[in-house]
Amino acid sequence: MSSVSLRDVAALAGVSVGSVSNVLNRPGSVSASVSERVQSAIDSLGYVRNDAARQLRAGQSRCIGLVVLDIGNPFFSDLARGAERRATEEGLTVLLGDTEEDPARERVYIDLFAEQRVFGLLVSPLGGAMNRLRDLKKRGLSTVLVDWQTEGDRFSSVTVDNVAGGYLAVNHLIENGHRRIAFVGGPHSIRQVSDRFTGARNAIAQHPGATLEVIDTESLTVLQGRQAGERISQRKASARPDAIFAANDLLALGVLQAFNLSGRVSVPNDIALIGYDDIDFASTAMVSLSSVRQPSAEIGRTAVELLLRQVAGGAGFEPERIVFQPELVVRDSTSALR
Amino acid sequence: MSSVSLRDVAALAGVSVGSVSNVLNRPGSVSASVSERVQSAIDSLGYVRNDAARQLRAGQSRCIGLVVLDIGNPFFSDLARGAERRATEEGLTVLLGDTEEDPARERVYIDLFAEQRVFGLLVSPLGGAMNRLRDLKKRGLSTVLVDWQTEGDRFSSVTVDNVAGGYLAVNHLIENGHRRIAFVGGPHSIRQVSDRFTGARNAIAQHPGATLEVIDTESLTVLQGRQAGERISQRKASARPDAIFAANDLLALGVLQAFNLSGRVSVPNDIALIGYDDIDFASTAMVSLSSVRQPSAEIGRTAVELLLRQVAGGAGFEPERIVFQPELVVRDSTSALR
DNA sequence: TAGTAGATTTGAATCGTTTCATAGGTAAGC
DNA sequence: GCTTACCTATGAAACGATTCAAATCTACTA
Repeated sequence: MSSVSLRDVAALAGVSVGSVSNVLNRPGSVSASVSERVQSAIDSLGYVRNDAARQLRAGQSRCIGLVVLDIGNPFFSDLARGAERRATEEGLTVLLGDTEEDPARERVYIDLFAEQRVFGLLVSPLGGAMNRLRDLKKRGLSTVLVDWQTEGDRFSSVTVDNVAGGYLAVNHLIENGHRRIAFVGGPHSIRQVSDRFTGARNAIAQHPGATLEVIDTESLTVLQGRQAGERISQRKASARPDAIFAANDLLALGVLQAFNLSGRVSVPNDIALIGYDDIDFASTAMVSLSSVRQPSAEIGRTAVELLLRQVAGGAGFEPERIVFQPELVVRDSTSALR
Repeated sequence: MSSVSLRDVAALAGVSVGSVSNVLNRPGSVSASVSERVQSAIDSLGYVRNDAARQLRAGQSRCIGLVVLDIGNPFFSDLARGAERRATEEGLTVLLGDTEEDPARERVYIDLFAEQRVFGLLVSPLGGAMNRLRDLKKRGLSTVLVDWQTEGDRFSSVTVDNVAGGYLAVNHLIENGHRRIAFVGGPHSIRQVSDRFTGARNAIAQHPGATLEVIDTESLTVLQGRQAGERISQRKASARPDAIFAANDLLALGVLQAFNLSGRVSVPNDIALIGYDDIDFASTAMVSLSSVRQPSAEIGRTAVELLLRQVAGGAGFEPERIVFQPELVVRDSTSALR
């Protein structure tokens, strides 16, 4: 589009390209008459700055790349919101890439943002991307990990203690008298899933009578939850768990829906149910859903904050690792048996 | 980041920059030995292509800009999903911009994508952006409007007939015996809202006894719905509507939640409730929510499709306007009074 | 051995903006 | 009238990848 360049504007206004650039970038240093003529030339030609050229010269863009696992999950859209707000305060713009938990798509977005020389990268990675991220970081791509922590590396990160969250959830179930507990979630290659599972196991380990069954899902969606729920409700009653910890609220809502449709399982009387993330829709569910709350918008905001510090700090920056604590939210789906 | 350029790679590999570029862009026309040396130079230097330079030369990027009103609304995240899938098939990448219904943010994203010379723009606009979009379109920015239709312009668009949808919803309420109907939604400057409202009025007009009250909201969110619901539940029973049409499901879920918390209003016995969009969470709600379904992913996919045709068609392309028909989904929240 | 077609490789020109050293202009001061 | 200072405007040199006409190399034929 728009083959109108600075040169054309300059020609029409009868000034040099340098002056046009000045009008655009440092209006203070330009006489009123030039500024006026240039402005009207811009308007009449419909000039639109070419960001590629600008960036090529500048070496860096004013965009932040944000790569998330699933933008359909309110946890991530809230997180994105928080990041956008903070970025906007700094005159930066957030560009969103949704990977749908697909390593190939993740790679595409990470490479794209790297090639675009974004201001910085916020990424909620799948495990496979870490090597690439390390490489890019070494080459100078400022990166903040979201919901992923590493030991050996010098990445800044913002996480919620998923192990603690998993513990909170299952401990709550146990305290309510449940013993045959099922963990619904997957794939375990997703860090959030495996950490929450670890937390669940920790809680189980403290209570000799309690057992933990694993019911795998292919992804963290309502649909997968529904399918898991169907499988469970088709079992004979004695073979069902008496409580379920779902790796996130989408799964939990799907499970709940399947139970409801089947008519065979009542929550919380037959099976108690707790999710994770405390998305808005948890409280509006048919049986309001207990969950583990994460400060999603705050996480996004903080990630941008760390990114800003990292960029400002230049070579000598020290990575920061912020860990938020999750919070148990008890609602009807795990209320004491009536 | 990464001050490693093609030139550096070429130097290390002992070939010309042209050859390095060839290795990257037309591997067929390059000897094995060169290819090999270049590859290992790239690896050892950690070369990352500079997209700005590449684009400056190419004149256009392989990204599609998608600007949506609210990425937290599952309607839009599903739509984005559909768009991404289709784009991926063409080797294009979708970059998402979330405006939060804010005209200033919308302007920022539109201008940013224009300056980036994206492959094309998909935008679900607020009314104020249309002039800008017309300008940019004239300069050659391929644009497809999503959920927004215009008369005089030559924009391609993908919409759902919101007037028909509003009619469906309110007609359904009337057929179920309701007469004092309230429309919860706003701001009316959002086209979807005003169209759905128009449809609602059309239905009312056909039934002499029926009335339509307007309850305004500031935006289309669960929170705003909750507040509207609180206002309604605080009225004395005789002053309440007997049915509510909410401009989207988020509002409807908020209203439902407020009613439930107040304990004073039961859905559907005291007040029937219908939403719009049929998001996943409509069917998982405490009272499963009747709604008007839109084929959101299909809309996104089609929008990319039209964009591709538009770009392929070049100057002589004829704009296409695809209009999907909405579909009534009846659930418990509007079931016949018991 | 010279000649030729075909396959590779080269390097300079190009994209559009920003920057910055330099040139040009104007006004005040002596 | 001449100098000095200051303010604006200029235009050429980057930035880094791609392209393409021209140069070089290879292998084969006569």
